[in-house]
Amino acid sequence: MLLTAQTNAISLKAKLFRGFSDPSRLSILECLLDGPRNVSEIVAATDLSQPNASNHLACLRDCGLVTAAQEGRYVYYRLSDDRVANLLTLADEVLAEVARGVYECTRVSQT
Amino acid sequence: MLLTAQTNAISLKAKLFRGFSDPSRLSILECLLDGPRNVSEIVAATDLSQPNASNHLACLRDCGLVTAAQEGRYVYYRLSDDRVANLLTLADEVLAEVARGVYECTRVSQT
DNA sequence: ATATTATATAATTATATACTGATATGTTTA
DNA sequence: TAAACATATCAGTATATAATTATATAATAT
Repeated sequence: MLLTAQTNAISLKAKLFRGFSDPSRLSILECLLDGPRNVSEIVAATDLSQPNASNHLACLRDCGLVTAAQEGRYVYYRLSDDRVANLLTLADEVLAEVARGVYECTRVSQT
Repeated sequence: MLLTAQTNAISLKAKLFRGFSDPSRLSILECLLDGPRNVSEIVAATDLSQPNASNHLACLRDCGLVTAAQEGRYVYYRLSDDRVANLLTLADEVLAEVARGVYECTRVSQT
C-alpha cells in the first residue's frame, strides 16, 4: 500500500510537471505572471489560436496550475499559487546554471 | 530577434520541465536526492528495466538535470544542481495546496 | 428574439514519447 | 585472451499529445 501511495504521488507530480512541459502552456503561465487574464488577452499575448489556448487552459486547470473565475462573458485565469511562479523562476536559475556548465565545458575542451 | 530569443528560452524551459514530466524519470530524480548512484543501483531502487533506466538517464543528461561521472565500469549519476531538488520540493508544496483546494471545494459542493 | 462576442468541445491528423527485446561497447576479472 | 559485468544504443511497437477545423454553448448587446 505504501508502494501504491508513492507511485500515486509520483504520478501526480509527473502530471503537475507536464503542465509546464509544453511551450504553449509555458507561454500561457508566463503571461499570467503579470496577473489574471481572460482568454482573449491570453490569445493576444501568446499568439496561440483560441481553441488551442482553450485546450491548454483546460489542461492547466486539470493539473492545478491555474484557476478560473467567470465574470459575465469573460473567464479570468490566474496562477493557482505563488509557488507556481517560484517554479518558473527556479527553472530559469537551473537553466542558467546548466548553460554556464555547457559554456565552461566548451572552453575546457578547446584547450 | 527578441521574439526568437524569447521563443528559444521558452522551448529550453519546456525541455527542462519535460525531464520531470514522466513518472520513470521522476523516480530516478528522487532516488538521486539521497546522493549519487550508479545505473544498477538506480535500476534496483526504481524497478525500471536496465535499458529503460539508461534511456531516461540519457534524457535527463540531455536536458541538464543530472551529470554523469565514470569510475571504472560504473557510471555515477548525480543531480546537476541543488535547485533541481528545490524544484521537486516546491512541486510537492504546490500539489499539497492544490489537493487542499480540491478538498475544500468538495466540502462546499456538499452543502 | 436575434446577432455578436467569448469560450469550450469534438473529431481528425500528425508528431512525439515510452517501453521492450536484442545487441553493441567498454571495463574488470579470471 | 576470453568471460563476466555494467551500460548504452537501436529497431520496432504502442500510446500519448498537440494543433487545426468545425461547431456548440453561454453571456451580452441590439
